[in-house]
Amino acid sequence: MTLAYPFEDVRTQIKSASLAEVMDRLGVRMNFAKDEEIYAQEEDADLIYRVVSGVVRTMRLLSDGRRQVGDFYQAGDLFGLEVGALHRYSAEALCDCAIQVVKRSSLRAQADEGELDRAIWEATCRDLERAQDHILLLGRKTACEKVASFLMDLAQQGPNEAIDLPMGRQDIADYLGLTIETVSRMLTQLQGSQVVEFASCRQFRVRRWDVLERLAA
Amino acid sequence: MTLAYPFEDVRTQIKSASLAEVMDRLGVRMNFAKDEEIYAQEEDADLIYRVVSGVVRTMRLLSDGRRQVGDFYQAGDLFGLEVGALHRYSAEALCDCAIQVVKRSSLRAQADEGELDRAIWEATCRDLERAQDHILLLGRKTACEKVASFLMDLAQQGPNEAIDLPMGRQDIADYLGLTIETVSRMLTQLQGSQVVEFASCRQFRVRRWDVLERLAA
DNA sequence: CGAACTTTTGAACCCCTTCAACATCAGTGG
DNA sequence: CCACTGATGTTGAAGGGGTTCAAAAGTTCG
Repeated sequence: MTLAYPFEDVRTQIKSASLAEVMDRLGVRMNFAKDEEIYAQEEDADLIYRVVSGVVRTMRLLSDGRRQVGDFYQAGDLFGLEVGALHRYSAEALCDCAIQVVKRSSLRAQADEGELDRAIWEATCRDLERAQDHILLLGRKTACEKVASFLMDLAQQGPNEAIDLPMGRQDIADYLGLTIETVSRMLTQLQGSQVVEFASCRQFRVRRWDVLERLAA
Repeated sequence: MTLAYPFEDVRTQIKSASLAEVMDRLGVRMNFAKDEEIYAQEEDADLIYRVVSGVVRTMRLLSDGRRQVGDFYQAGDLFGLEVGALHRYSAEALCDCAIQVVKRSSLRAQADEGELDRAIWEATCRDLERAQDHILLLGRKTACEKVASFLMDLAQQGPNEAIDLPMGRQDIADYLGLTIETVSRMLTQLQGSQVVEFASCRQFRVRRWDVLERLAA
């Protein structure tokens, strides 16, 4: 919680630097165990969250238990920026997580107003763009295309890297609107056709980026 | 900001009414015929649009022609506020439309900055919230639940009103991630079970709001 | 009215789900 | 080290919800 910067540096960075630093200064670091709830659906939304380490999923439940995962948030991502007063999705730690949490009001009082607004705006826009892609995927893609799109999204870093899958099959299925069995079958199929290669069920490499891209539609 | 002086109130009201006025003053009113394109996917996004009359749909195409409708915009709604430089969805007139169009930059120069930002923010938030509902619908609802949800969304005004369906079956299907045949079958089924009643294929009334709500899951 | 289009209805098919069994892996304790 | 156990992932077979294809019925508009 203590800043290691010389006094002068701190002052200049408060004005110009990223929201992350202000959040570090004003907020609280909280640790969440795997599957622990960070906030609930319909809960008041007056906090802002930033992933420090780990991965977070947002999700929504239908009354009979059907689950839809909204998105996954990785280190550095802001989440929980609902517009209305209430959270429309709940958020859970996908694995053990460290989350920086800060009250929106205290941020607004202390941070550079423009900087804060811009960061929230950018995070909201990112959410919207991803939601729009997600809608196309859920509405009009086949199971194979969904899985291929999902792997591409994870592997954006490049085709030759080994990519870790932080989430299990159930989370993937609930993100793609499929069952775990279908996800598993599609992964097996993609591996069988030499498009991707799984070292374990939580790590893969893309072998044929062009084919994967075509399959993702 | 919650001062109760009459003078203060008047001023804020003028401000909050002004975006539409400024758009009217600075922008151009354009008429679009049914199915005419308002802007294209991947097109530059430096304009802001407001529906004056008619209904607009945003949509995205997959390379093989599969279509996903993002949302419908009615009179008064702002649309086309993509965050990035390019439109991620195209927009088309669902029926003959009058649209007020204005350059973002000229708006920013002449309008109250805060007012403009707030209006864009609210419209973007509305888009995001609707997108999140849409994701749950597409990912985890059955055909019947999708159609029931769609009718409820249209009929929010109240159960006893006669509701006009501005869009055809194809647009409904492409919004719900179904085929026109399935949409038609579900509508027939809902009417058969006395939940809704269609005067024509473009107008209906809700007979059993409670049942419709339950069916929408 | 008649032509083009939209919507509804019917029947066969298929993609994905469901249900079930098996495999794999991590953690635990003997 | 291995047996045990529970969680997670894979594979197989059968079933069903939605699609596809085809045709009839309804609607719009010249």
